[in-house]
Amino acid sequence: MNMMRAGMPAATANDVPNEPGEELTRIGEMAKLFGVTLRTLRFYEDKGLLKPIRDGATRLYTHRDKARLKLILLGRKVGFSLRDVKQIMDLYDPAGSNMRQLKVTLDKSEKQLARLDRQRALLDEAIVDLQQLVSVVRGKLADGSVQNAAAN
Amino acid sequence: MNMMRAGMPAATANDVPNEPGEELTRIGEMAKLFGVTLRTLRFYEDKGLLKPIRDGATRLYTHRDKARLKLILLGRKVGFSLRDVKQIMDLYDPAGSNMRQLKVTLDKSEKQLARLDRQRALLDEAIVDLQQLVSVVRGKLADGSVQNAAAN
DNA sequence: CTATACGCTTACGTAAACGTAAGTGGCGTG
DNA sequence: CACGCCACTTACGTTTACGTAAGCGTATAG
Repeated sequence: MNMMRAGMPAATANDVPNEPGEELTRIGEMAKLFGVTLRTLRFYEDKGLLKPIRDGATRLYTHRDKARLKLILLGRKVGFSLRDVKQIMDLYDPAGSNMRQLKVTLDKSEKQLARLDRQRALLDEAIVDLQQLVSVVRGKLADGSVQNAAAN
Repeated sequence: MNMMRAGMPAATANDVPNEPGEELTRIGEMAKLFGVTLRTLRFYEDKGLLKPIRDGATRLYTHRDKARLKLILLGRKVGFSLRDVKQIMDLYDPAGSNMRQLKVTLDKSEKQLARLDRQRALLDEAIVDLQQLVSVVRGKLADGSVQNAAAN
């Protein structure tokens, strides 16, 4: 049952002008492919990060959208805000060498890298502190389980 | 100028019943001592984490409040939410061995430690990815500065 | 008396990234 | 035709930890 729904991406009867060889992907497929929710994809679009074409109201994601989404997800992974990602993407120019984009990317990346390093330092500190706390608490628990209401 | 304001904690004429030897600290002092803002102290109070005594409307922090604040800040440092910190503090019983509190603390700490470990793994991954990105971008920049509009 | 400094309260604003509810529509199937 | 599934839109809700503004009282220095 229900066998003509998955796997066959947009081979149905639509008359959207489409370049040959372009595989259009619908939102459900996209979500599965990239492990995000539909909400997320619509949200990214709302934020101007994605601009899928439409078949009526239905979103159809092109190869480019997939590339963009990959970048978005990479950006998020390394801790960029969506705003940063957008700013970088907006600088993309199909013509030209994109020097500006590259420079901005490099700048943001280096700053973010510095932030991440600081974060890691803090994180390591936190871990040490917590481990210490754990051992202290374990000690107290060991005491208390035998002896009750000792020092105040 | 302005010499009777700092350093001498609450030796002014107030008739608040006070245990001998207790040093009362006002909010400004507290903020400086712990490196937090007044807003933060009031916020913590609002959340039930601190309960300074009052001289009229003025907050006076006791030794205990300082101890509690230390705990709060430690908790925050290791990534506990204020809610967690409160939950733990609320379990404190001046009498008794506080077994319950200790158990909860231990439990939360271990879970948090696990979270931090995961975070560190992700963070390290992110750092590697970013470093890679940086080098790639540097490469492209080096190209582009000589050769313009190459591959699309 | 007046200018500061310090403190108080109430309450809306902020940031990020979606979650979730509510109501609607198109398409293919039994 | 009713059903289920997929998709759409609008829009308010969530979370955390405060920031910040507005307006007002109190105490001290000059």
